[in-house]
Amino acid sequence: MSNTDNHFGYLLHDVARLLRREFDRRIKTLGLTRAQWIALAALLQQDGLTQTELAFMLDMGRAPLGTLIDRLERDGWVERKPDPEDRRANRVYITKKIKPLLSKLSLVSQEVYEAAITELPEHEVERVMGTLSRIKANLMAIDND
Amino acid sequence: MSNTDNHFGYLLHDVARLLRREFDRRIKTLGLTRAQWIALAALLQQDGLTQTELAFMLDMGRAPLGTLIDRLERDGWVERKPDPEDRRANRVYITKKIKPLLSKLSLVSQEVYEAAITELPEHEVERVMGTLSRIKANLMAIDND
DNA sequence: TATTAATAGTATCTATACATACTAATTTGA
DNA sequence: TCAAATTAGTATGTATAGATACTATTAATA
Repeated sequence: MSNTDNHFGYLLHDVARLLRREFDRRIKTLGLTRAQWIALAALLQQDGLTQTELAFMLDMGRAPLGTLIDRLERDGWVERKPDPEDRRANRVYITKKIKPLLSKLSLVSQEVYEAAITELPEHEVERVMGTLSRIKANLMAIDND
Repeated sequence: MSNTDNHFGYLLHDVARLLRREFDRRIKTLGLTRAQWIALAALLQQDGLTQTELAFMLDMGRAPLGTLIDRLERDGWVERKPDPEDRRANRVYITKKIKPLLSKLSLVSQEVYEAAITELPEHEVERVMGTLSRIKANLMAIDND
């Protein structure tokens, strides 16, 4: 790419990918994936969401979320229950299976995070997060056009 | 996620995903995808790489690169030619098909980049890139253990 | 109220990405 | 030199993400 400006996108993409890959590798033995964990984490905060609500929270399509939930349900991490008030809707409930893994997952993300920011001062990371938040807001604004 | 530290990973992941999605949407009509474009961009800089060399440059596995090249070849963006000195190897050559799209692709990434950094001072973006570069180096170091 | 809109979820197709195993070819090294 | 290790690429299976179309159900409205 001869265009200097794109270095930003490339770099961001690379770092996100490396973080993702490292996290995936470390939790692989736990029997769930990062995407599954992200969905479960949302349910830990608010259980019993409909699939559409969850898809919205995770900013993804209903179709890919559906298959994600298929696998989560198949492996016993969540359970679908029909919404009593709307026969079109499922509500998704987390099971107890995740309980014993919470501390491990927390540890892994802590470790990956710390490995990533090795030798970087805390305030620098915070500054980056501030900037990234603004960029995220910009991009989400486009999204709604 | 109750763990504060992970906000960094989430945020980074979100921004990368939003950038990716926006870029994908804008180039969709051009008939190629972002991943394909990234591979082509590498070949524009150095044509005639073997698949393994290209996979290394793109930091991806040989298998997924193989299928990426399958599609690129199917759609006429590249051509595989056997390496005359190593009968195991293919060398991948870019065709002329991409030529008329180069300016358009360049424009799109410029636009997405500018939309992303709207209202952010240039030096702030540069600072973020500096920090991200160091994080990338940290993560790549882990990778080689 | 009857028809039309919109919504929830799924099915289907395409494109990635990763891991593992396999074939063919090349290099090493005993 | 010949067997063992390595390398190039592919095959296969799994997981994910997006787009689009379809069914069932609910909501809106003429």
